[in-house]
Amino acid sequence: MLQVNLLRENPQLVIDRLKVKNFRAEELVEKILSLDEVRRSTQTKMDETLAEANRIAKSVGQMYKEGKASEAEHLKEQSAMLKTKTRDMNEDLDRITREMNDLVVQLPNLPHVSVPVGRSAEDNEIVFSHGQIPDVGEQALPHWDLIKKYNIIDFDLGNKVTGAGFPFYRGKGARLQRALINFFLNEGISAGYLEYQPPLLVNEASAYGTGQLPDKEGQMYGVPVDGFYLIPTAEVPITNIYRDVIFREEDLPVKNVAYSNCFRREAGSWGADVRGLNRLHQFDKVEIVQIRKQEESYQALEEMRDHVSSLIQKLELPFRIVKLCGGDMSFTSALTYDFEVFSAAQKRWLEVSSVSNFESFQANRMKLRYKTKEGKNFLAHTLNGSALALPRIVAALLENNQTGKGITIPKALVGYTGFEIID
RNA sequence: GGAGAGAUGGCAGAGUGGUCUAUUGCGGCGGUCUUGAAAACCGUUGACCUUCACGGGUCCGGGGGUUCGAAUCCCUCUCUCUCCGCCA
Repeated sequence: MLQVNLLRENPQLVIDRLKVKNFRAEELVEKILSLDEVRRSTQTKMDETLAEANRIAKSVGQMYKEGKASEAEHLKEQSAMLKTKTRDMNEDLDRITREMNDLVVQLPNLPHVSVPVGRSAEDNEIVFSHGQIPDVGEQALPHWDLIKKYNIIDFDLGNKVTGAGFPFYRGKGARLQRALINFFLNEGISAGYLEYQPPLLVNEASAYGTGQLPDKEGQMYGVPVDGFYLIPTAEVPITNIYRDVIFREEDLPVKNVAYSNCFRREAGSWGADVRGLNRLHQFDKVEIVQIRKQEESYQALEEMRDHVSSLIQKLELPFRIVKLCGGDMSFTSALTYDFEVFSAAQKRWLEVSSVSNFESFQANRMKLRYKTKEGKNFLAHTLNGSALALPRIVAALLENNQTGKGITIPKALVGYTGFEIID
């Protein structure tokens, strides 16, 4: 969430920047500011009343000690009156704060100044591309046929045991999964990230912390009996490690890498987008997370972008990087790069990673801060990205590397798979 | 699942109704001494809201209550630990 201070100091900036995300903030900002004013004056009045009540209580104690109990009586009455008054004030304050908060969380994060204006994915800016689109010929099969041909991923079995979108990986398919996970984790570790293995279920507070709740509840699987949610990404448990944490300046940056299963209900998805491995309810992903000082976060974003690029290059897949336009960005992001690999048989670009700087938007909600040597606290900047999500990488590897003899494994991965071809 | 104990500042750990403005130690920071460091000694030490400022207020796991006054008493929830049981 945005800081109310910013709204107070520069409401016009907020309104102008949010136009880039096609968000009309005027009315909301105005309401918030007027509630904020009421909140502050109520707070001041309540503080004064409490201070008075505290003074009286102290002198009552003094009188008892001096044996002047009778004189204390009328003071007791007075204090009791003040007490009822503050109780009402406190209720008002709670209500106003809650109302204000409900409005503040409706404001998206401000996009970075470099974010292109636009409505949809068509307006995204291609900032980098690499690799040749392979000619796999007219006989090329899409991955959902290849997995059957080589019997490496079984959707029907998943349907039987669980349901749609929960496939079984089998034989070389399972080994390829395991190899990719290890490859991504090791590359992350080499780049200075600390590996974590997080819980796959989180409590409600954590789901709020990263913004899945309250509005994206329908996208998560839940375990209502225990009040848990299955994580849609490792970002949730990993980022929540740092909820309510104040770092010492010298303990930053934090760089974490984590593999996890991800569970997404994907309610409302349909069509060619969801065919085969393109969209699953359970999938595997390696996630990188950074926590940075404010002035370093954009440099960190570029670092992460380079890291993800190097992964895809080592897998020898043709890819491009797009900078998302205002209309295509997520609610919480200030700047996002999407990575898309080309799927030769489907003849389309598949999103395999999304790397974002959230600046202080998540940190403000989570109260994640760092203390400078001078003793001042600042909100940290948080960043995360997939490095990488497996299913679409697997789809692209299968489709792009199909040959008459089988599917070849890129060199960088052979050490991990233990085989060079799926046949 | 059964029984018991507990939750206090970065950490350890006192405090059972009124100078708590939370004792003390460790750690951190600053200083004295030293060529430098260690030791010793001295000082200092959290978060949040509000105020131009002085200041005021809130916070002892969360919520509620009793009282003029609550870290302290009562209710409730959550979590942790120990022992037993079960178990990869």
